[in-house]
Amino acid sequence: MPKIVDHAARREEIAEALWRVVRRDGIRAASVRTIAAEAGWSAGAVRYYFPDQDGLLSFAMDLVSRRVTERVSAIEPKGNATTIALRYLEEAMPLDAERRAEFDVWMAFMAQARAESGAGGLHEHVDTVHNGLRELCETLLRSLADDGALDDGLDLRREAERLHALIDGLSLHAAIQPDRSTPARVRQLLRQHLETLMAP
Amino acid sequence: MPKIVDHAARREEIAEALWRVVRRDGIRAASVRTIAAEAGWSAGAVRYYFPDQDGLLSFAMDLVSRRVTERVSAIEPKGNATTIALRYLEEAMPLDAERRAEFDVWMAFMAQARAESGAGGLHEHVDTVHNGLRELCETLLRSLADDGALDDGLDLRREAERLHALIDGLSLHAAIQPDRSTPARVRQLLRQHLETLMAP
DNA sequence: AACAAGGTAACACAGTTGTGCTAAAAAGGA
DNA sequence: TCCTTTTTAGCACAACTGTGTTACCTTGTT
Repeated sequence: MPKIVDHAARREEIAEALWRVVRRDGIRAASVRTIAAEAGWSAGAVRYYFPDQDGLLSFAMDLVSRRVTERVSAIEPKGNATTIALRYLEEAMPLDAERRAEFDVWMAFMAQARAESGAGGLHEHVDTVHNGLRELCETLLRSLADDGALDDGLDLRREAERLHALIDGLSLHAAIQPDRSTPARVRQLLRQHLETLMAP
Repeated sequence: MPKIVDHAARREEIAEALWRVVRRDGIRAASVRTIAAEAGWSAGAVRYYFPDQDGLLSFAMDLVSRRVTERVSAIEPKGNATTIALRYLEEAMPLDAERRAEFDVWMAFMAQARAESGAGGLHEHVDTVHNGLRELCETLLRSLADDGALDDGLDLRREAERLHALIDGLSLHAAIQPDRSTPARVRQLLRQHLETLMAP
């Protein structure tokens, strides 16, 4: 009977407006009215889809990680293990404008989540994503090891943690100084790090 | 003639109140009045030392990096090059409560700085600190190389970037998951990374 | 054509925001 | 003692905040 609107799509549209506001003016500017204006609707309309602001915030944060997960999941594991590993890891890093935007927003949420310690779900969400990336690193290294591509005697768990830290660090650098840490440079550093772990 | 108050110390005191607010409730809660209450003064008093909020924000951000720099500068380069390098790098990472607090605040500022691109001085400040840490990595590696401790044929510039990314990544992990990325664990990973670069 | 439910916009309200302004307090030199 | 300068507190104002409520529009089924 009602006017048919894709509820989920609308929510994502609003969340993306939030992203733009956060990216342009910082999370401090992310008020209901600002976001509504950015999305091109009234504040009332936004509040229909998100009864309160916290819900909007956490939905928008969730959307960031969902987008990344979708992209990573869409990767087809073809080619040799090294190529596959590089493709996966690169996909998780902000190497183009779209992903850089997502990363900026993610950073803002992460900083906010540090504050809401104890209560908020934001903090748990950061944890989940963080663990997910570490597990991806572990999985990739393990499959490299299974292929015999890795040097023997490597402590896989340790190398996964090191790789994970490197990925996060490179991502930060790519976001902060995209002119210096260009996609090509970052890719090169990542590849060379993996070569470091290879069997001679 | 006037009441004598250490102007600089007062400003730092207020900035530290800002830190506590940012850490407890996020940067969104960092209003003049909130900070004044946290510091135990009236809003008017705070505004005497910081005419506007932006000035307070950037001073507080600057104070974070100044504190880190002070600590790093206070390190006495005694012992062998490896020990020295580890001491320096560890000092830049959030391995105790005080530094973890600083890092949380720094993260919030960094996220905010991403937004104020173009105009704000915050962004340049992030750049400066970022470059400073990279140069520290370069310097430390070079002195290791001069000692003959490093493997020959290493691209020092590349290794400095890799080390820098690792430091930043490990710092993030230490802040996000202090239970998993304990100081001991982080130190161990850092040491093992350096050993990777050592001459056989 | 009428209806009922989903969707939209607008207003109200109390609280908070940044900042400008003013008056009082504090404190050491004259 | 008074006086000058720094320091502090408080008020005022317009703008903005999150959220509650209400009335209206839109739409597909009956």
